[in-house]
Parts: sequence; C-alpha cells; structure tokens
Amino acid sequence: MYEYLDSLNDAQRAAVENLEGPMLVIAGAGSGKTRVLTYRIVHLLNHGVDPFRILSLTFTNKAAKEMKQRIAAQVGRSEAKNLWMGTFHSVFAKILRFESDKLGYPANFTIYDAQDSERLIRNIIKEMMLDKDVYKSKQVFSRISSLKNSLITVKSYHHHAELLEADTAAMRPRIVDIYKEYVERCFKAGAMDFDDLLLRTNELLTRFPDVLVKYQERFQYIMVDEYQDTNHSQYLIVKALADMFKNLCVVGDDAQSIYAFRGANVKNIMNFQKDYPYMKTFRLEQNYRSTNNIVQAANNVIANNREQLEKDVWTANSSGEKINVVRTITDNEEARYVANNIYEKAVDNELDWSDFAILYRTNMQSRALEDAMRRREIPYRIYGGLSFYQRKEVKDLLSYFRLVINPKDEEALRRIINFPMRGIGQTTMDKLAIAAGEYKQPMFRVIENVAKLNLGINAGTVRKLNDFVNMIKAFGVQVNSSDAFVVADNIVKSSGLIKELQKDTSPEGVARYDNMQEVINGVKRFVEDNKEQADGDISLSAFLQDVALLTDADKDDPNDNNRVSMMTIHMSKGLEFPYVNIVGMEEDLFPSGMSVNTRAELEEERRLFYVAVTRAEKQATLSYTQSRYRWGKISDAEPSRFIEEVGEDYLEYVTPRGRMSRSIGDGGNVTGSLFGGGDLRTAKPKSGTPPKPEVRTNRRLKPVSSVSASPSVNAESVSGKLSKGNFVKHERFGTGEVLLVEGVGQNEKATVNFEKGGIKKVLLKFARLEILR
DNA sequence: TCATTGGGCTTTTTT
DNA sequence: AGCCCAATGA
Repeated sequence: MYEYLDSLNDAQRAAVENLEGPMLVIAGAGSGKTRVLTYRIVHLLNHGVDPFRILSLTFTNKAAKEMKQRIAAQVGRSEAKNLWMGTFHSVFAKILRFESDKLGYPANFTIYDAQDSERLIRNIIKEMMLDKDVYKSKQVFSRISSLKNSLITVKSYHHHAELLEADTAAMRPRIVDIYKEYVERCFKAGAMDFDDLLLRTNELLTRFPDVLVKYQERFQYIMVDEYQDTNHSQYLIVKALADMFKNLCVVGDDAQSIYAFRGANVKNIMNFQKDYPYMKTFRLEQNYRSTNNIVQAANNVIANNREQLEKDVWTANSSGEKINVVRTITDNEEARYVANNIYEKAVDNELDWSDFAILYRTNMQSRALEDAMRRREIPYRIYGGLSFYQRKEVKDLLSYFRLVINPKDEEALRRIINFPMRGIGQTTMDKLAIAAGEYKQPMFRVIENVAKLNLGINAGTVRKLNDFVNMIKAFGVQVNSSDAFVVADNIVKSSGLIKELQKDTSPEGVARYDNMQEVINGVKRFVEDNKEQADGDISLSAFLQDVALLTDADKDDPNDNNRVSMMTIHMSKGLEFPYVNIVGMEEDLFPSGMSVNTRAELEEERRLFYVAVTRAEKQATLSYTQSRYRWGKISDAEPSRFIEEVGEDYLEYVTPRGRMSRSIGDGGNVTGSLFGGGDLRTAKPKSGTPPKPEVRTNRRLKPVSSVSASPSVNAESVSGKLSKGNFVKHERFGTGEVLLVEGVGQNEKATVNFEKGGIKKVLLKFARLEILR
C-alpha cells in the first residue's frame, strides 16, 4: 500500500508506522535516520494529518530544506510547503514576531548575532568602569548565554545564592549587573539575541496560557531531530508544546552529542523516559553508510566513554580499506599531503571532487589547507569560519538595513554612524550614550532631538548628526512604498558606501566591493523569488527577517557542487562523504587543550572524533604533524590519543613522501622543490579559487496568520459516525469508499479507497473527511 | 575633535 | 597573522 515502507528495515519501519504517542528513536551513525524522519512525516500526511499541524525541528535550515524536498517528492510541493519545519531559532523567531506585542517587542525586532551581543557587552563593561581584563567580554557573554539557556533570569539569579557565590569565586561578582544592563539595553533596542529567541518563547508560553493552548493545538505532531543537542530552554519549549497531544517523536544519538559547550544537555535524551514513562523506544543500529572497518573503529573509540546509552552499531557492508594514518613534519606539509592525496585518489579512481571532505577541529586550520588546495588546482568550498554574513562590509550594509527597519537598533547605529566617515567620533558617541542612558531612550531618539538637548556637542557635529538622521528617515519612508531592491540600491548609493569601497583597489578591497554587490544581488533575487507569489512579501523588512538566521551551511549552489568540502567537525554532523580526511590529529588541538581537564569535556571531544570518523563511507584518513604554527610561533605537537584508541587492527600507517613524489611526478626527489610548493607544472594562477560567497534566500514559510484560520481540534472530525460502505470526501485524496473502520475513540481509523490516492488508512481524529452518503 | 599608527592580545566548537 | 585599543599628530 505504501511502497516506501518496503525500502525500510524492520526497526525503521516500526518507527515510521508508530504515529501516535511519545517515542524515542535512538539512531546510530549512518542508520538511515533522515529516511525515517522523512517517511514518518509522509506517513502522517498519508493518514490524513494536516501538514499545518506538524512541527519538525531540525538542526540546520539546510536539513529542513532538504527534508522538505524529499517529502515534496512523495506528497507534492503544495502539501510539503505547509509543514512547519526549521531550526528552533527560525521557527520560534517567526512565532515571536507574530506574538511580539505581548512581550512588548516590535514585530520587526532585530536579531543580534554573537558579534552584536559581544560588542554591546564590551560597551557595558566599559561604561560600568570594570576591569576589562577581569571581565572579558567573551567570557561574560558566554556566562550570560548559559544563564539564559538554563532559564535563569536576572530576577531568579538573585534567588539562587550559589550563582553569585560561583561568580564571586571566579572574581566576577558583578556579572549579574552586566546581565541586567544587557537585557535592558537589548529590550530598549528592540533586539533579541540568539538565546532570547528560546528564552522569550518560554516566557510567551508560560505567561500567556491562551497562547500556549493555541500552539499546542496547532502542533499536534512534533518531531525533534538531534535531540541530544537540545539545551534546557529548548527542552522546555518542546515539553510545553507537546503536552496536549503528547505526539512527540525525538530522534538522536547520545554518541553524537557535541554541543554541551553551548548548553546542550545529553540528559535530555537519557531522561526522555522519565518524562514519558509509557514512551516507545526504537533503535536503529544497522549502519548503511560505512565500511565495517570504519564502523568497528568508531565503536572502538567510543567504547572509551563511560557515559553512554547501550547501543550496538553494526553493518553488513564489506570491511573496506583500513583507516590511514599519516605523519608529516609541518602543518603546511600536512596540507600539501592532503591535497595531493585527494588529487591522486580522484584521478586514479575517476571520482568527483565532491566525494571528498576535509574535517578539522578549529577554523584556523583551514588556512594552510586552502593554500594547498589552490596550489593543486582542486576546487573546494569552505563552510563556516568567518561566514559571509559576518564579514565587515556585509554587516555594515545589513546594519543600514537594520537601522532603517528598526531605528532603535543601537548596535547597527554604532556600526554605521561614522562609516563612511562623517566626522562623528568617539567623544560625540560617548555624550550620546550618556544621554541615552539618562533619558532611558534609544540612541536614535536622542540624536533626533540632539539640538534641543544641550549635550555640549558643537554646532558642526549637531548638523552632521541631523543629516544622518534625516538620511535614515528618508530611507524609512521609502521602505513603505518600494520593494527591498529599490531601497537597498538607494541605500548603497546615497549612503556613500559604494564610493567608500570603490576607492580601495587592493585585491581585498575589490573582494569587499564584490561581497557588497553580492548582497544587493541577493536582495534582487529575493524580490524576484517572492513577487510572483500571491502573499509574497517583498519589503526590505521581509528580506532582513529572511537573512537574519541564515548561515553558511544553508547556502549551496546546486549548479556548482563538484567541490571538496572543508569544514569543522561540528559543521559536518549529519553529512556523509565517501572519503574523509581528518587533519590535525594532535594532542592539544584534538582533543582541544581547553577540554582535557575534566572527564566530561574529554568525552565530548571523543564523541566529536566519533562523529568525524563516521562521516566516511569508504575511507577515513587521519593526519598529524610534528610541528605547527600557533599564536604566531612554531610549536611541537604529539599525536592525538584518539589515534591509538582506534586500535591497531583498523589502522594503516602511510608514509607521505613516497606518495607525494608520485603524485607530483617528481620521481623520488624528497627534499627541495617537493615540499617547496609553487613549482607545480599544472598550476595556473587564479583557477581553482573558491567561489564567491553568495546570498541565497530561503523560501519563506507561510505567514503565521494564515494558519490560525484552520479548524481547532476535532472540529470536523467524523469520529464515531463512520461505517463501512460510506462515501467520504477528502481535500487532497478526493472522494472514496470506506472499506473498513477499526479502533475506538482517539485511535479510530478508517481504510478508504480514494479516487485519487488509492487505498489509505486514515486517523479519523485528524482527517478532514466529509461524509457524502 | 577626529584620524592615524603602533603595541598588545588573542584562538574551540555555533544557532 | 589579524583585531582592538591607547597614545599621538592634524
């Protein structure tokens, strides 16, 4: 009846067919988790569940997009697009915009990224005249972040003496004062940071019971992917939303929990049974992805961890190649080895570049690798690192957009008020900041009234300030009458940004100019993509909302995909590649020197290594070097403990030199030119350079408002009224004859032979059936 | 009052 | 090697 069920193994099928009630799917690496998630949603839809009623939370927007495409292939695009699917952050940002007035926020609130947050905190520390070496902005930010993710507000902080004790012991007793000021300033700026998106959602759901009920009713089926990486705040949101129907399906793998550092709590997965004692557990243990050598090696490594759920990952695949281990003398040599090794394998076996990935522990490692790839003319794509949206010139331009849409946004204001230079300097800004604090007004308001306020700013500067305010306001007026592209184009031209970037003709300067142009192109694409849709919003405000939570992982050019992927191990989660190079396998780097002090931290590093190894389908190659540039100096390195944890049975040590000489065609000459680089005959300058980053916009979900029109629970239910022989009508499947009715009450199901859809089994509770006769 | 230049510090992982 | 900040010149 449902062909896709035949493509699943027993455990997978059982999970897909279990539609009701709380359930935990423990999915070992490569066990077909995405398949299960996808088909389970298809199965729900085929049982008549309204797509608007399904909430599926994924780890990245990209994962959501891909899953939606797969579902669309089964049930059609128009159905699939109504699913609520995305990251916690993007889904709840949408809900928060819709409900913003309840919390006192504007609907077009700004989302502060980590950089904005840190700058604000740095400012606050300065204003409070605290020692910036004791109160390091980054550390303060991460402390505040973890408080927020544990749902500890400023108020509840004061109710827990141990918190202040801990901060006092860390010599930072005034953290809570910074916290308080930070929260107030964000609110005043009409801004939420990443953690607020979760914290404020919790606030919304607890303070407004009617709102809670509304979303509980809307989300009758909830699925959470990568559940092991949810933090306390996310856990509470899910628990609250699922409380009415308890149709909650969480999927995860404790062995792949790698985000404890940002507040993720593995215990969420371990404790699931406590919250829902009658829940069902499904274990997906057969690995379809990797060779037996890889699966066994990974199992061997993870066995060193104490904290874990019982699980036996196995595979029916052949044993395959052993895991190669390579030692080099320097980090540059390591990079060259990796590039040559990839080149050689690709040519010898006629493989695509996209069959390869290079994974590293820290972003800084990408540099040497990038050079080597370029030298060898291998096309590659770097994910993460300094993302496109974090680049200075891109943030500057987006800050103009932000300020125009939300003039209260102080971080945006501070970035651009003197860029391009307008002669508004530090002294003036200090005076404005003091006034903004005293009058408890957003800085933009203060500047608007600067002439009346007598702040001791000289007349010339006052005029400059007025010009600035008038310019922003003029853009603001234009927003109401024109589409995003028209406004954006005007902003770039009349703000002087384009002139500013044009005058820098260095290669970096040209790249900056191109990046800014790319943003404008992105706006153009956004407008064209959305204007054909009846409900498409093509305002600058809509563009900003779209772009705020995008990350590098979300963009992928389908026309230019044949490239080697380079990324941190964290970013590689959920992906797979035939050949994987894991580089920098050294103590102090992987495991990170920051994480070897406690067992918990070390175990997280080990899980990270587990994730890295299990990305590989055919072969994994580990490499390490004996010396590495760090902090501008050369330092010695020793091989990572994780290498020996793999076990000799699965390892093969490879000497780099022989292989390298062959690949370069330099016959055995080991020194000199061989490692000198730059003498590769085939190398042509400029080719093989990475593609320019580009802005891509996600297709937007339907606005929240259109959803609330759908009927509430049971409104159209035909439970108890149906019997064999009836003819019914379904929105999507058309008319059909009832063949069988089974189950009672909540579980009542009908088997119907539909005109369009064929024979389907539907849950009467949710199927919108109309009885014809 | 603002722009420029040199010194000190930093580097884990991300929505 | 890059970024922020403090001292100095314009």
